[in-house]
Amino acid sequence: MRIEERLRAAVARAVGAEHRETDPLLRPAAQTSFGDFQANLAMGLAKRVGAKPRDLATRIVAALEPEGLFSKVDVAGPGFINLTVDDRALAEAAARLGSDPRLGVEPVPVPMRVVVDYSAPNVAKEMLVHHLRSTVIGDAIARVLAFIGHEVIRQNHIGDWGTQFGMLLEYLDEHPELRSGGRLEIGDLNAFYQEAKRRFDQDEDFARRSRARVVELQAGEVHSVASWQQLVDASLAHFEAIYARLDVLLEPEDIRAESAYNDSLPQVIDALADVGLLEESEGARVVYPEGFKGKDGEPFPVIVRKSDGGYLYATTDLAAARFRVEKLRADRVIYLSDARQSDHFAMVFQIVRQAGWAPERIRWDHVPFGSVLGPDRRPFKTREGGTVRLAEVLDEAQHRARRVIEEKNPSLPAAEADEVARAVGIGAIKYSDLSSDRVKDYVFDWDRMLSLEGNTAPYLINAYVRVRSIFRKLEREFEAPIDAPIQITDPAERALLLHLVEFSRVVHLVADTLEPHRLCTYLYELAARLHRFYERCPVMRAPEPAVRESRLALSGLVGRTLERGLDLLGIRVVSRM
RNA sequence: GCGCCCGUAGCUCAGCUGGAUAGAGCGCCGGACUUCGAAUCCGUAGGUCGUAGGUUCGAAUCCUACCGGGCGCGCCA
Repeated sequence: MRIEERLRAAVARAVGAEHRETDPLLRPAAQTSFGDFQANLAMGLAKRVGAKPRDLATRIVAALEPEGLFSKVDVAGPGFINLTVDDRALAEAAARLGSDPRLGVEPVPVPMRVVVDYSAPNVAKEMLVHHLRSTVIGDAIARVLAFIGHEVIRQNHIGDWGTQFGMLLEYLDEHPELRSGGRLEIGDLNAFYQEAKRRFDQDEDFARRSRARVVELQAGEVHSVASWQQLVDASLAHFEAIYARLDVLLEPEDIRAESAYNDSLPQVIDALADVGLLEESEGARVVYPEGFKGKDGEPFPVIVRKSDGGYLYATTDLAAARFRVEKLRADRVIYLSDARQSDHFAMVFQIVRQAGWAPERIRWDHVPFGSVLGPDRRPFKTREGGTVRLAEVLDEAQHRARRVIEEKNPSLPAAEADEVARAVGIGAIKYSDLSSDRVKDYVFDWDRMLSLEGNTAPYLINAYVRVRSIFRKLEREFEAPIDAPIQITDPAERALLLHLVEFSRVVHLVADTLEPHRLCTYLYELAARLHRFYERCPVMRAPEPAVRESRLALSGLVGRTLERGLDLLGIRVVSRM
């Protein structure tokens, strides 16, 4: 559908070519009685060109060429332009989508090189349920940006360095029995971290040795580095296993851990000194980013080097920022992390700007998200009050999905049921994380996320399965596009088509806002319209072959859109369930 | 104390960057199956959009102040 182009052309003719780039603010109509779409630009533009909104809307409509696209155009209220699309144009637009592997989603005119920093679990800690958010949301954003043509560079900024390793290495030395054959088991490491932490908190001498140990490690002392490497290796194997289960795109080569920046940390300090930003405070090297105030209204210091000479995560983030600009040649850098780190990233970005380390055109985005809460609206914990292991959550998701599937379709062979349980269970977890506004805390609820009703992965996958089922019954190839003209015989078909042609706009909207839940809402509405369509428009029992082919083509298009949409969210489909 | 985020139906959430009469799902109540998978659909009821001002043709959306909740504030990450 070239509706926007028509509107822009009309605006240019009505008020001058310089307004061609004005966003027509084209949206689906607020009510079906108004038409199919509405353009809301006249009210805003009127002010800028000194016209009355309704007059301007009328002029734009007069300049609009409706041929072959609109069956009805009118002005309503203060200056809404209501558009009704011609049935034939709509059908032809859908047919074009059907033969387009990109489903109408056009690549961006100017591709950018975008670094997406996400997941970032910590070495020597098992992945926990809250790591899910960064991983799942980041992966979806990376997929969407890549799909619309950007060059995406994924970066997994794993926490493999820092003060806590002194304590871990000390504890490891105290307990050589934790190593079997020179290897460590990650299952042990979870408790191992807790124990080490307890020692550190309770034993001052242990704490002192731990701090000294960090310095040793950072100085490259051989024994410490070897122990550290064991911790890292054991952890990486665990992360890889989780990523594989989650169908996350992250690969080992996307890992650029904190330690990768070790050698450049002194350069960060030097570079800060070079631009005159480095200052001293109580023995530490600090930077005072503009616009940040501390408790007494004083400038707020970001410590980049401790009084003992050690570096902190702000230093590492600054080094990573420089690396992404200089070596990765990023046009845009996106950080997926907890909303609680908003201040930290705001300060890091500000320092990068003040230091002049990045051209102004580079965009820096912190994409924050809220916490995972239990049903009691408190941070999600086990019944015993402990942290929730991600691996256990995934196990339970699959078990629960398996039970639902067995109940609904006992005839499914066991092996296939397992595969379906995996797709549905993992999909449900990911979808529940993606489907609401990411900045809000979200309530983790098994029954809701695995429900076959409502805005859930099972509901969407089921809609897809229904499409596949019809293709199977008719012994038609789902992958091969049905090359039949689309006929509109019912309002439900029309409603479905109008939604299908919106796919491209929604995908781009997600890329602009970095809010995957908008795609979820779209897909949910698509599935709902599909079900309404099936209710009223039988495919196999269609009145005549041409109508049947039309409906089959439409079904296939919806199926492919669901599949693609879910893929952009990192969620698998199955053909039967 | 300062700063950031969030308050929308009983519950869980949308509301497309300021548009028309605020929408879903669950739950409640009532309908539709010799099914293309009812794993679905249709309908009823349910709202001072936290409160009060302001901005304007128009505010759930922007601004200000308050109220509630969450989080963050110098050598952890």
